[in-house]
This record gives sequence, C-alpha cells and structure tokens, in this order.
Amino acid sequence: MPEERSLNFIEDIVEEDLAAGKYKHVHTRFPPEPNGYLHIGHAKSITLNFNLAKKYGGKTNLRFDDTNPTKEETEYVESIKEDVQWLGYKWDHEFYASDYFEQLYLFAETLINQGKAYVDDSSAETIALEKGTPTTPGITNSYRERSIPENLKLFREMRDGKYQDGEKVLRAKIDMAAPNMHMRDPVMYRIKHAAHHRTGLKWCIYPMYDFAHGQSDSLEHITHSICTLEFVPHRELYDWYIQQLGIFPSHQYEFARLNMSYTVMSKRKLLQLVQEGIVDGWDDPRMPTISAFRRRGFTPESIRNFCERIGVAKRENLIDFGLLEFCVREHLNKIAQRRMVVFDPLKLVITNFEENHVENLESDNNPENPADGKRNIPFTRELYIEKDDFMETPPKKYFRLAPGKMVRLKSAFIIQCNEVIKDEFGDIKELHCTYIPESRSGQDTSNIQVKGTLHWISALHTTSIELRMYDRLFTEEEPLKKEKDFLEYINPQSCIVLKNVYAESELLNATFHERYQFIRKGYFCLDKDTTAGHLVFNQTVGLKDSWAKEMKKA
RNA sequence: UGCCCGAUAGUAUAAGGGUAGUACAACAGUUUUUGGUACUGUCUGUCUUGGUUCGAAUCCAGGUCGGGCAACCA
Repeated sequence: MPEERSLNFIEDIVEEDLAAGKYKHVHTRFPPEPNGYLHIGHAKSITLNFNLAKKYGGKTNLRFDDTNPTKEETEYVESIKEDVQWLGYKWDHEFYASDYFEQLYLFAETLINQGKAYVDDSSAETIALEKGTPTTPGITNSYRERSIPENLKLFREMRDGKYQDGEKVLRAKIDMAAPNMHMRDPVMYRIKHAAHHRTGLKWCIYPMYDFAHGQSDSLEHITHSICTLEFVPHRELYDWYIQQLGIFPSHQYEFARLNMSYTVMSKRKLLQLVQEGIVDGWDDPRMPTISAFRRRGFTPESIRNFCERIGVAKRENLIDFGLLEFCVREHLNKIAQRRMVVFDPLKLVITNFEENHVENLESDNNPENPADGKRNIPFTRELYIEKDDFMETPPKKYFRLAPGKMVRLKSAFIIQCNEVIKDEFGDIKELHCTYIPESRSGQDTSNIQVKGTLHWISALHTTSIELRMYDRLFTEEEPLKKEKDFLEYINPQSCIVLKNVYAESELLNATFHERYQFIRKGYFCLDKDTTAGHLVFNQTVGLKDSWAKEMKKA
C-alpha cells in the first residue's frame, strides 16, 4: 500500500528538485529542543523526515536545538533518543546546535563586519515597543548607527562576560518597517549567564533560534528543512541569513502539525499536566507522548503506520483519536497472544461434571497465526464467567447465557443454564449448568448450534492480576478551544484500576515484550509497575464492541 | 486594519484542464468456537461569486471563512 500511495506535497517538491538536478541526495534532519518529551506530533515529523531520506536515498540527522540553556536538560536528550530509536529510526549523525556555537559566533562577526548586525543596549520592553505592530511600522534607534568597530568590540565584550543578562543584544540590521515582523531587526544573540547542558559555562551569550537553525541546517548540508506551519513567517529570515553569509542554501518547507481529538499536543500543556500531578509523569499511559504509548502497549509499527496514513498537507487538521486506535488494533490483532481473563466474575457450577476432575483442553494462542501454537487450559466443575455474560431476562438478540439457554465456552464445551442460585438479598450467587460432553471443542458431534461463545476460567486455576483501563484524557475533542481552562475537561474515567481480576495461570509467564489479547475484552501488556508477586497490565485499547454499540442505541 | 498560509464527504487525504478516488468513522449484510477478525454493500463532498475554456476541484479575479505573525522561546 505505501508503494501505491500518492505523493504528498513535500515529496512532490523533492522529486522536482531531484529531477531538476538541484541535489543528488536528500538530507533531512529531526531537530527537537530537549525541553520535554516527544509526543505523537513529533512522531509525524520523525516519520516524514526519515522516510523522505530513506525513500530518496539520503541521510537524516538527529539535531538537538539546544540554544536556550535555561530550558533544556540531559534527561530530555536521553528520552528523545530512546523514543526515536524505539520508533525504529536510525539517525545518521547525532548533532547539537551547541556543537556550532563557535561557528555561529564567527558568522555573527561576519555580519557585523558587513554592517548587517549591531549591538543594541535597549531593554527588551523598548525593543518590543520600537518594533511596532503588524499594522504599524517599527522605528529605528540610535544604537542602529553604531560603527562596525564599536559593534565588534561590544559583541566581543558580551561574549567575554562584561555585561549582565539583558544589558545588550546583537541584532540583525534589516528593516524596521518590514511588513514581516520577523524582519524588523531580529535579535541574534542574547546574554544568559547560565550553565548549558553540554557547553557548561563556556558561553554566556546564546544564539536565538533564527540565527541557529538555518545555519545549522546549512552546515549539515540539509537540503530540505521541514518544520511546522508556525515557522512560515520565519522563512524569509532563514533565507536572509543564509544569503548574507553565502553558505550552503538549505531550504525550509512547512507542513501542518498533527492535532488529535481528546488530547493536547503542546509541550507546555503536557509539562503542566506532569508538574501539577494531573498525570503520573511523562509516560503516564494517558499522555500522547511516545513514551506513554510505548508503556501502554502501542507498537512502533502501528504508530508509524498511523503517521503515514494521516498524510501531510498545509491545512489545519484534527485527526480522530479513533484512527490511532484502529492502527494499533490492526497490528495487535495479528501479533497478540490470546488469553482468557474474567474481569467481573460470576460462579458457574457444571452439575454433571465430576468433582475434582481436571479436563485438559487446548486453545489457539493466536488464531490469526497458527505458528504461535496452542496452550493448555484446565476445565473443572467450578468456573467463572463474566457477570455481564448472563442475564435473567435477556433482551432480543442477546446471544449470551440466560436461564434455559445454551452457549459455547471458548475452546471447551457447550453448556446450558438450568438454575439461578441467589443469596438472601436476591443477588445472583451462582449459576448451575450442565455441559454437553459430545460438544468438546474440535471434536463436536453434538450438532448443536449456539450463537454465543463466552470466555471463562477454572475456579481452581485462577491467578489474580491488576488491570489498568485507560480512556481518553479529555472529555472534549478540543479541550483548548472550549470556554473554560483545559484542565476542567479532564476525563475522570481516564484511568480505572481493577484490582483483583481472575486470569488464566498461563499469564504468570507473561513477558514485557509480549502483547496480549484478553479474549472478547481488549489488548493488554505488562506494565512496568509489575513486581514478582503482582502482575499489572495496561489496557492498550479495547476490542471493537458492536454489542455495546447496539445497547447504546436502544 | 498590514503581511503570510489555507479551504474537497463527519475526520483526514488524492485527483497537477478531461469519470471526484482512498482510508477511518457511520449504516446494512455475509462468515465466525472472540458480538473480535475477514469479506460485501450503502450513505455523505469540491467555501462563494464571476471570468478563461469545448471542458475547471484544478487556471485568473473579487469575496467569505479559518489559522499564523508584534518572546532577549523553539
């Protein structure tokens, strides 16, 4: 399918460039700022950049955009590297904008020498004021007319630590009346006496994004520098710096960032959720971060597939969270080991089954993949089924168990419900059923047709596990676009913990690598909170449930 | 009232002057020892007004609507 997919607009551009002989290779880069964890929106960018280089025979660098020491941390660098690798991508070089600080500094002196940059002593407020507004031009100040030697001397003094934070900045000398605000003498360097996660205290001046990004692209000979739409107005400046410096002409192309329903995709908002303890860290399985999806059991394949399906264009978009769920179900259906787990047990006694006898049955580990083999499951006189798989007075088209009705127990026998035993409060205590010996799975000679098949578990062979059931983090599709603060729309049901759930004992052998389908329920994986005696599973995603949908309609 | 970007089913995304297609969602059905999976079918779309043309989603002009831009953030 990916072979036949039509090209997106960036691939179009690349193919035109290649056809025109503009480049021989396509070099891209993924340039995160290490100030937070990667989210699914970054996955879209990662997929785009790496796939482009792979498809057209080029390289992709991982470059950390670390020009602001007060916000960036090594912890984030490590998490970003882990996430990119987990997604299945290998970068060509690992670079840091901070690798280029010396070179960028020299570029700045070059511009000063060309009379295209100057040191401004104004305060941040004054600079903002003099910049004007989108509808009114800015004004020039006297610092703009400083001589080249004076600018050079002051800039060197800035570098040498002679001034305090905010005392001076280096600005490009472009046009204070430019219709594009970014061209009104943008700041190139600011003073920050702060320790940088890589360069330590070596520098006290740091380049701004605009003066670092394009030059870094150029130094790496990035041919197609892909970023999101909010950088469109920066492109003019991106090109300007490269042109003044006469360096390798990287070009910037912009696409629309990913937005997904029922979540937020801003690093700032995600950080807020973490810091205010609304979620339990960056990898809380309800977060839209890569690390959260990993913990929750999503596969890298399914995320890559999702990123390829959503397409790349320039219009604002809101992708249905359901599409991601579809992608993960699609993959998990093929690879997940099937197991039986009863969430909410109802005891069932097979009255015509010998006491203390254990009948060994077997069941497919994965009907989608016979190579996964079968496993043993014990059948005994006392079993548990799901409480909601029984109804005393069932509605029409209810295929599950009811008084007098028959159902198949998965991979076992057909049973019939004969008697409902209740306690003194009238609550159902247990069900008495009989089984049809000739209906044994795989050797059924009973000729009885039943519509329903239930999962079940032998009461003598249960193991107790903890389940964490996740739902969307917000109750609203676009929590940021509602009238109230987005935190008001947190879904109180987004994490429900089921403590003592009965699972078949085969799950005692569960591994962190394996994915499971709890039959008729959903996909699950072992959580990192698991300890030797206590298994904890995360629900990755539920199975599609057309019966529940049917009931909702009624 | 400046500059820039955008507008195709509910949601995304194709069609590059010549049959508006695909996926998800929704709906109906077939198969089924998972009410899962698989399969089949159905529904819904070119923002608007003009122009160019034999022919316009596509090219041109005006309008409308949505988004971005005034950090010593990226």
